[in-house]
Amino acid sequence: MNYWLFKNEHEDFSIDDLAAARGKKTHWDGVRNYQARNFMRDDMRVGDLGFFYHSNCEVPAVVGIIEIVREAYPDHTAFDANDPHFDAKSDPDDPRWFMVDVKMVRKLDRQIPLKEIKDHADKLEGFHLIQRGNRLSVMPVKPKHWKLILSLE
DNA sequence: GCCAACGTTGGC
DNA sequence: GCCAACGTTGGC
Repeated sequence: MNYWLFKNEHEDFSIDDLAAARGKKTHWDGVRNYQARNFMRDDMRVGDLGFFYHSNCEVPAVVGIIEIVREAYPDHTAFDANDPHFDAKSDPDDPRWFMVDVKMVRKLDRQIPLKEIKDHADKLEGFHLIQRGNRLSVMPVKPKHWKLILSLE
């Protein structure tokens, strides 16, 4: 089983929005970065777990745990000219962008701020989130890194 | 295929 | 709101 981290802007779709969603599920649409897409399309399996992370907000933090419940399928928002993530170059017959479905496992008892995670940088070598200039919105998390971060809860 | 210009991300 | 870092675009 693999572990992941999913970033989202708090204002756009927060952990509470997921908690309020029907079935506490959502499709993770709008990823328009090839590296992130490849992780979703090629490596995510049903049952994998992911951190839900709030970015670009007052306290960037890991706030919850989610589970992959459907493996990659075409991101239909790329075909919708009215969608902010519309991409004219994604052909429905040969889709460029993919998404997965995730469901809430649980909200963390306490959010784990990026700042605290960075305090353990010496034990988080290779963790994309704390690398300089990192902009990946979907990234893998090593099991030992997953464990360490959860131990901070 | 290079690379400057541009738009976006995201921490601070 | 600033700005460094990055990915993408497009002219050549």
